[in-house]
Amino acid sequence: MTKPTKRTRRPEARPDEILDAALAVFTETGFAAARVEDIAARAGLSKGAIYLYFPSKEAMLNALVEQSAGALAKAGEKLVASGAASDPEAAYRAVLTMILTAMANPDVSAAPRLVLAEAQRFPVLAAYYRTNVIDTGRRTMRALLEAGMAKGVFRPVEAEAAMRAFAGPAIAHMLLTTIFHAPDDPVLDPADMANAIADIILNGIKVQPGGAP
Amino acid sequence: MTKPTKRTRRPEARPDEILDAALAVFTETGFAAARVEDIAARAGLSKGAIYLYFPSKEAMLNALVEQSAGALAKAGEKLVASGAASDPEAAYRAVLTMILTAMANPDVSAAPRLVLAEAQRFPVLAAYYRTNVIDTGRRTMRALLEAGMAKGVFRPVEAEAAMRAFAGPAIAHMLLTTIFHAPDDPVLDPADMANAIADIILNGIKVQPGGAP
DNA sequence: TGCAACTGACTGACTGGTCAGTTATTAATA
DNA sequence: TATTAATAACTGACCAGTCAGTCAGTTGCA
Repeated sequence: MTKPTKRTRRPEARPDEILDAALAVFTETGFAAARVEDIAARAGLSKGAIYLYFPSKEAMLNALVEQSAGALAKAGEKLVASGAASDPEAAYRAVLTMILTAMANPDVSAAPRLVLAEAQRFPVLAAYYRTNVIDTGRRTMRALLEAGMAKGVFRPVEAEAAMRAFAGPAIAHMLLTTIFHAPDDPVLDPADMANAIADIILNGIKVQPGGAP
Repeated sequence: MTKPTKRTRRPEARPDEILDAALAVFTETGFAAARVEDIAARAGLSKGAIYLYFPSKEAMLNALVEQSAGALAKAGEKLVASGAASDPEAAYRAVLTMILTAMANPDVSAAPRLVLAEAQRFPVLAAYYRTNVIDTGRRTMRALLEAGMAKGVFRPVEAEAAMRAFAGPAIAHMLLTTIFHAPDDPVLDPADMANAIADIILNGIKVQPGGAP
């Protein structure tokens, strides 16, 4: 029954609240232009209190990226495990649908977008994301491809190109629906989009000699 | 024989020199953290001189984006015109090869990367890029698709999904080779990569019932 | 041709404001 | 009462933008 008065103590919850606020401010203004005081205000604290939990502004950025990378890596690993081998085609559709649906939520896409924006300026951060997220994604896709080829449902295609063909459309969709989205253009259903993209990636755009599958 | 002494006057060349320097500094450090003094130093000028050519730091960013968007839009329009109708498949391969080859040059990819990083903070800039670059790209691809379908070489696919499938892999490649590139992983030939990606997008990953084309 | 008067590109010191991080102090809890 | 969470005022560094002054190069006059 801790009615949250202004000064209720709950230091356990603070770091996460601060990180939530930091993510919001960082994605809105970018890291360099973000003011610690704004992060504090959004977390319902004073600026000084922030420094009880994080030694610096940059430490918040690091914590944020580690958190996001950890979550994404875990989600990726889970997807590899869950029956990719039994039906690779369905697995690809499922992965794509999950990614597009998740990215349709700005709160979920915020951290990856932040990394995208700040990677140039913080190479350590880019490297961290690379080893923990991108390489995991690469392994996931390679596993998916090899399972499909082993079952004889996938053609033998070049792995690096396949990776770009798999992940690229999802990135393009994310960019189009978040940072380059015009207020008046229609919001597309992520599941529909995922299926339409999967149709193209799996079946190609050219008319096949054998006719429609 | 104008040996460029320190004070040789050539005000016509200045704005472009300043923009070159600004692009370099902006992409290295991001707009907010970029120091006008650093831009000036790189352009071989003092800080004050910058303000003879641009009213503010932000004006340099705007000029830079307009320049880049103009160049990309022009390149896009040219590609639409040049025989996409006669052989849509070859046209797609050519466009993809051109984009990947161009983006392999960090000087060319710098401006788009800058826009990607700063779009959130400067919505006006994002909107400008959208109407001038993205919408041009969208038209190009739609023309390509329709030409292919009219000739009976392309299947009727959903246009928005096709756009993401066309452009996405190129974006993914750009991100992987520039901001997420590890120093020790191999540099791939952009033309090879473009062909491998085009193979997947055009023919798909699934084994087709009719056998190999 | 020589030189004085002039121009305007350029400099660098300065100002005003912002903001990351610190610290002295206060409020709440055990 | 002791301890700890939190505040708010403060400090020092940093930097965008300004401006009075400098000087390379040009023009016009003798």
